[in-house]
Amino acid sequence: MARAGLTAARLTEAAAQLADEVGLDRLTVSALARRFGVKDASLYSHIKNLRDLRVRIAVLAAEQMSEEIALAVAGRAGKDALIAFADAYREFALAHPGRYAATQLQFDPEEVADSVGGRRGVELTLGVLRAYGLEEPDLTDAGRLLRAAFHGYIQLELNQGFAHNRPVRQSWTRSLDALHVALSNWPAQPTGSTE
Amino acid sequence: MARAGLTAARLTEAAAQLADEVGLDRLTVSALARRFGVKDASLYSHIKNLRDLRVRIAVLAAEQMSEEIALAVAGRAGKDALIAFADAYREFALAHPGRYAATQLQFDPEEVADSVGGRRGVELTLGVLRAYGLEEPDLTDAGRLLRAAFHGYIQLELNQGFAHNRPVRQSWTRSLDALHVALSNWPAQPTGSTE
DNA sequence: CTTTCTTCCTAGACATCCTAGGAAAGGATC
DNA sequence: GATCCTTTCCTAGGATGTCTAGGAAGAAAG
Repeated sequence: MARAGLTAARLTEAAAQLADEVGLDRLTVSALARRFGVKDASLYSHIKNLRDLRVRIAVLAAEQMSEEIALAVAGRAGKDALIAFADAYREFALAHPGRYAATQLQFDPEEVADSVGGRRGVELTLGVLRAYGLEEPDLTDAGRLLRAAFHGYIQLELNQGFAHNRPVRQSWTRSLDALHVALSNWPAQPTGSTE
Repeated sequence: MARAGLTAARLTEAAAQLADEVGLDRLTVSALARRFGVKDASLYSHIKNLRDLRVRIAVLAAEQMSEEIALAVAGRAGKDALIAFADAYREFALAHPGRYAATQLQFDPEEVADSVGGRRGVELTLGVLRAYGLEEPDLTDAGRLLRAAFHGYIQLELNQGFAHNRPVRQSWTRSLDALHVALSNWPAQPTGSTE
């Protein structure tokens, strides 16, 4: 009997592919085993469990995504960088919805301790924002707003959450213009606020 | 044998509760039946299937959420209304994560045709935005940005997606300030753009 | 009381995750 | 080449879940 030649890496890649095709929630160990012509129990030599498989997808996706964003942002600053970042972010998510969904899972910190992807994503965001002259804690606040807006847009777009009367692309572009305005005129700290 | 007195409405309410407690993804028909001291098969007289149950939760949640937002926004305009809207939105989502997650499912249009909650949510958003003097298509674009930003924030906050060094509440407040700036200075249409 | 309707049941098919323990492929070693 | 070892993949099976089919036991209406 010939072997399928399974490894954790190959499984993760195929699982990411499968998740992109059918959705992360419908990625099952059984389906993945089927794709390799193998019994489901066989996969458990390579992955701990379904959860572990998803985390591996997330780590892979974070790396690939931050790589593409880094390429897009390289050599740009200010609004150019913002738009390049946002477009790369959106394009990755739309092209790889399963991988993207995986990046949004809740992780235990140690699960992803050795993941460079997540860390680099944060750094890239901060890089874009520094061009607007922001400093802490505004940097954190603005970063969170950007991440939220990007993520929210993707999520709503993937879930068909937008009515179809106006192309999403156009709203996206205008929203980025608006975010640029917000970043360029970041409101001053409320003085003496203990909040 | 005494009867449990199940109805679709009671099941939906209990399911929403359960989803808030354990997460929408871990809401199962079995668990819901257990909670009523009843066999799982018994529920299928009242609900079509698990999917149907989730949609019912979504409809319920949309109604409750838009109700609370309407109360918060009533009598306010401009930045006051924006902040009231946003805070009510966030508070509902954090207090009812299962219900909130249900509102983010993908629906077939007919599934939720008779739902007032969704429609009212859109109207409330547009109401807030009109105070900024926006008109179509800016109204749509700005509405999408707001929805995305709110949703993204909630999602990231629920998933512990934010590092813990700075309280989310503070970033949220500053981000709303920034969105107010963006809405108040909504960029002019790109002239002659066919995009 | 009897009929009818609804509610809830048992039984069971099927899918999924995952564990335990065994067999067999492929190297490494003698 | 024969033997040992490691890894890969298997069969078997328990646990939990969704959902259908058909039956029995309440409640309500005649």
